[in-house]
Amino acid sequence: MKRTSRDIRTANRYEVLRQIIAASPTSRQELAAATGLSLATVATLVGELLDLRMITEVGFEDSAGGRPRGLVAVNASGGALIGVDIAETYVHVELFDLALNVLARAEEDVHPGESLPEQLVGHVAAAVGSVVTQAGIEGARVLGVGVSVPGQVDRATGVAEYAPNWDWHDVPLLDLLSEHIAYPLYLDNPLRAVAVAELWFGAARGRGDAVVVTLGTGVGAGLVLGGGLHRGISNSAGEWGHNTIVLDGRLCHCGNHGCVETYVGAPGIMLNLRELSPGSPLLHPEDQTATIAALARGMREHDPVAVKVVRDTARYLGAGIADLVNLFNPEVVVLSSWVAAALGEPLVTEVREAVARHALPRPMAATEIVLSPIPTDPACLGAATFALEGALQSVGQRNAKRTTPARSRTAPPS
Amino acid sequence: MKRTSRDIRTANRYEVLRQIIAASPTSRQELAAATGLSLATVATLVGELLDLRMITEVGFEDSAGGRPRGLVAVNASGGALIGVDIAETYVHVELFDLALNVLARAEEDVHPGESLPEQLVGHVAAAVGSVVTQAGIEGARVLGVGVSVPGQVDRATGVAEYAPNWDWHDVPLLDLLSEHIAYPLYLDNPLRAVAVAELWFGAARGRGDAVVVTLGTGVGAGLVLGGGLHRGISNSAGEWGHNTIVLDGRLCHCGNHGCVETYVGAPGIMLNLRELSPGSPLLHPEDQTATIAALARGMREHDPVAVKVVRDTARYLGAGIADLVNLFNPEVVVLSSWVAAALGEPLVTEVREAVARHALPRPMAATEIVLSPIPTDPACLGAATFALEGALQSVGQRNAKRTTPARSRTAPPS
DNA sequence: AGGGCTTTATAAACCCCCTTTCCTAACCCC
DNA sequence: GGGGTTAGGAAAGGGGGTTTATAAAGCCCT
Repeated sequence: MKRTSRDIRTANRYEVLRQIIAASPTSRQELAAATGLSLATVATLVGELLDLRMITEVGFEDSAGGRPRGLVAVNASGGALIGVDIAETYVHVELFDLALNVLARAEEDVHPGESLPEQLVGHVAAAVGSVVTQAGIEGARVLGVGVSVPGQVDRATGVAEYAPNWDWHDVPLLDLLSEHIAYPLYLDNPLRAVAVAELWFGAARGRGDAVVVTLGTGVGAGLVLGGGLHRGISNSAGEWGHNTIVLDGRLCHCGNHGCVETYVGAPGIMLNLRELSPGSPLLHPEDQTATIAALARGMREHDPVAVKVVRDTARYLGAGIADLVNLFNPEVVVLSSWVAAALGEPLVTEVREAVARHALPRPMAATEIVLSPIPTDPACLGAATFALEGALQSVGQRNAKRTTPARSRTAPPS
Repeated sequence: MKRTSRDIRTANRYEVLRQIIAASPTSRQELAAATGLSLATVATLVGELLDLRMITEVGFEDSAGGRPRGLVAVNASGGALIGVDIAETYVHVELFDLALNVLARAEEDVHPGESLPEQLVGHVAAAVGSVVTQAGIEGARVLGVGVSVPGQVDRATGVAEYAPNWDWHDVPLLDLLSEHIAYPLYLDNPLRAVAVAELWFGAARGRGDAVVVTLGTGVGAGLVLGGGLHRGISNSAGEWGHNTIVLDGRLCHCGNHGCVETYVGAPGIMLNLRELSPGSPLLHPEDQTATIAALARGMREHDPVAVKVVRDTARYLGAGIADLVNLFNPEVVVLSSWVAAALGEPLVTEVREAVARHALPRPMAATEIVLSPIPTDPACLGAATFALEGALQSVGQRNAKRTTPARSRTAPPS
């Protein structure tokens, strides 16, 4: 609510680091041009990041006759970030270097019936241990662990307020995890993780207003407003999956009818397929991933059933996204998460047409609809990004007195 | 996009003035407590507003044994603001003092067929002239004129990009108006005018995130995010009226089917009534205001038809608002504009129940749904508020050098 | 009535953040 | 090895906010 000049600094710090990660190596000049900040401010922020060992100087670039530009790049080995994506059937953990390359992966299956928080925590702890070992990273260099868990989450207290999958109510997840994991922990839900991933590294980067539509088993719409994630009063903004798209439509597990999720979430798409062609060989009951992959393959091979199912799905999606375009008038709508990645550009093309049919022409003309360029699990990446944000947040805090002497890179006192 | 520390100042200036208008007279102490700013900052801002003659010192308040608190109040006669609400069938103009009391009103009927910009401009100019004369205000004291016109608007250039009522395309409305009106002009659309009115003087005041649902002939949802109005990339955010609420539902004049507006806008409500009871005496064909008033009266008298129509309307509205609650997780949803005012608290009660049925329980629990407390035409008030914001905006600009000597209220140089 | 206490208001000093300006370092070319 | 040119850093300056000190204005009590 209350904005202070320090928030500006934090936002600028984020922006500079984002830019460096995106275009590494780069020069201070380029950063200033890209961020709109003055050279001096960029130099200060770059200095901070150098002190933190998050970036390093990596040589020089010729300039047309003058002093060469110093280049900085992400110091990939300057730290590691861990992203944890807890879902209904699996726990997916990835360890990233600071350039956000994946150094190690681990996946644990969550069997039906394993719904106790302790069981999930066990899986997470095991997988986190595994990636750290695999990567051969000293623990001290892990800057933090971001955890994405479905449902409503209080990120300040680290409590999973409500997770429908396992009927959790107010589970102090972060406290439980901290008994097994010594690194700083950050909690949020996949919806906002994906949105943050797109904001930092994906199609929403550098855009003022964006809507990140997550298409996975669940469905959501992360709201990027003014270059930051909109969280709402109780950190549950973006819960688009349970908006009504068809009055008195399909029954949703939330108890309502006609939710977006029941038509364009992975189970909803399977239902679209089953309704169209009940015995289709594309359908792999009980296996969302296989079915979506089969649809994607079918679409490439111009299988009429697959094409029709995707088109129908895109129609529902288009109607829903048109509402978002009217409401927010965003610069870009990003389709992200695994279903969007699997169905790819053909889906986006259909969606564009469907949105254009429903949305008002003027706002529509100002909005791009694009596929996420993120190649890996965006929820993991986003969770790791929470950890990165966390590590950057505490930079400016009251250490000016201490950094000033420590920053004497010029000459040690000897 | 780019935020600077001056934006903080502007926001604080707004906040302090809002607070003074809301609780006039008040003391610097109260203002500091209410805004969360320090006494010193409040004193500076109050000083600025005193210099602008927007507020005055109005005596003292006893304190328990110490120096009495100086009281400041809006200097109602320190200036006048004019709000213009252009609608399909009328032009409504109100002149406000700085306490936002209405000093004069004028209304011009717009006859069907009068669709040329010049004709509308004529009406506006006449009405503005009329209110200035009625109020007996010297022209110099008019701080500005806010104009609300339906459709898409470019507020920077003052162009009405698209107005469906009259089939306007890129009409340079502000240029046309400035030939007749010498005061500073501000243009936007009714949706955002109503939202700003609620933000400054209504139920959204002091709330971080709010959704202002405008229920009139048209329908919209102004988005107040982080204490400011969200405009989107092309200033058309909040166009909720043409979101699809019933797939393949009623035909809307926008060409789509099942738009929110066709069910909960005034014509939509009339249609709800006609479908339920085609020959109802409540129905005044061709007269929206009379029909809505009749429904309100019928509801008070427990007329079963009226009750049923309002309940049906509330159901549609509730389903739509539930989507907004899920998406934004706002602190408050405000029902505003004339239809909401006419149907009043009974409508809100029904809406609350309907929203609760559709929205997710957690976000819903954090959100209040309330009726606007604004007694007059909120579009006029909001338009005038644009003028007020405009007058405040230019304060900080480069006049520090000049105000400092001018601020020597202590002793004139003589 | 005058000293002491309390409370308010203003002034001064300080911190933070960003920008502008100036200067030096580093490189190219002649 | 000097210009010319460009990069980077240090210092100054302007805007904003807060904290601390001081002056002002009242009450209360002796």
